[in-house]
Amino acid sequence: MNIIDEAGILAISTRLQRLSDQLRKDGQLIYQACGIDFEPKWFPVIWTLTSKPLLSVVEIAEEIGYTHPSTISLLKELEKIKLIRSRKDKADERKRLIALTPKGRELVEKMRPVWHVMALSLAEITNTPNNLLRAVEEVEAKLKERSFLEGAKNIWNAGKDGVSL
Amino acid sequence: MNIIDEAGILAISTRLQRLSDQLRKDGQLIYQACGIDFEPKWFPVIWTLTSKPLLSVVEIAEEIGYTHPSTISLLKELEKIKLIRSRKDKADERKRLIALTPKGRELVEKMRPVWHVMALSLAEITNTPNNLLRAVEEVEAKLKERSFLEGAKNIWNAGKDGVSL
DNA sequence: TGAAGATATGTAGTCAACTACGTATATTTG
DNA sequence: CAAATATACGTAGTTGACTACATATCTTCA
Repeated sequence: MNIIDEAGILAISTRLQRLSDQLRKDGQLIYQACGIDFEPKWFPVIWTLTSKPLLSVVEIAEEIGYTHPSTISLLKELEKIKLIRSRKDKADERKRLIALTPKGRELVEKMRPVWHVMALSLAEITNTPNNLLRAVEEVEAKLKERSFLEGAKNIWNAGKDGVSL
Repeated sequence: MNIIDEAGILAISTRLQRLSDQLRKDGQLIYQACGIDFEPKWFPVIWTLTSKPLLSVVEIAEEIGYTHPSTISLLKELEKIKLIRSRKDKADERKRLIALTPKGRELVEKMRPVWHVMALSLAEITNTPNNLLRAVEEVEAKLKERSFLEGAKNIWNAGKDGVSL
């Protein structure tokens, strides 16, 4: 690995974030251009509720891979604009069950063609020798086995016997 | 593209961000474990100043690909802990020239072996059929040619003649 | 059966980037 | 050469995620 590659890989976190941001912002503009009042950050919640129509807060958080406080704040926004509704679970009063409203379901149908176009455009953009979506999936899978931290510790300890981290 | 793939690619921004965050946090832990008082977000600035020792604020921002306000706040932190210093450019009084302090240069030397281990670990993690760093580079290059927004507009207009976005 | 622990939700505050805007200095041009 | 424009830097406020902590309800088991 040369010095340039080293800088590249060490700054990978930064670059992932910038790329994410760039895509999210353009997503926002696309919704706007289509006259749709929707934000990219709402997509995971709405998409999840489309296939699983009645879920608790924590269940949604797990599905979309966010923490529950983040999820709560998304749900608040979505409830405010009446795309979702919620009610107490009578079987377990700790739970709040979330579902799309009719307005929410209508908007989903309106957005489907836009999502399709977005997906096509993203597929075209990420259709390169190394596929970004696959790469992310592969790295996520590897990190599940062993974190960056653990990997670094192993390498360190292999190199410097006796000086354990 | 099936419905699962569509969700995956539409949520790519979200996933990039989470992955970025995960790596950054582990990076932080690695510095800590090595007893080094350094944060991953400072890396691009410090790395840049290592190869280009005297730069203005905006020059650094351009090098690291951040906005200048973001860069200023990084520089403030770095100046506070005396890893960098700054002085007015006498030739152009609008500019503030930034350089590493001796303490900064010392820390860089101390960090080099840690960076090397991190780079090895990251290289191992991203060594999958689709290489993440390459994928990011390829997508960045494609976006430079044509943004996500432009691509989506083209696809939309190709499909719905006359209903231009 | 009641105390301890687990689970579900909520609130407050943090963080690391951003945009929008303002001021100071330099450069260009009519 | 003065006015307009461009450039450099700075501040204020926003955003979208997070962690830490608090409360309410449920479950388990001694």
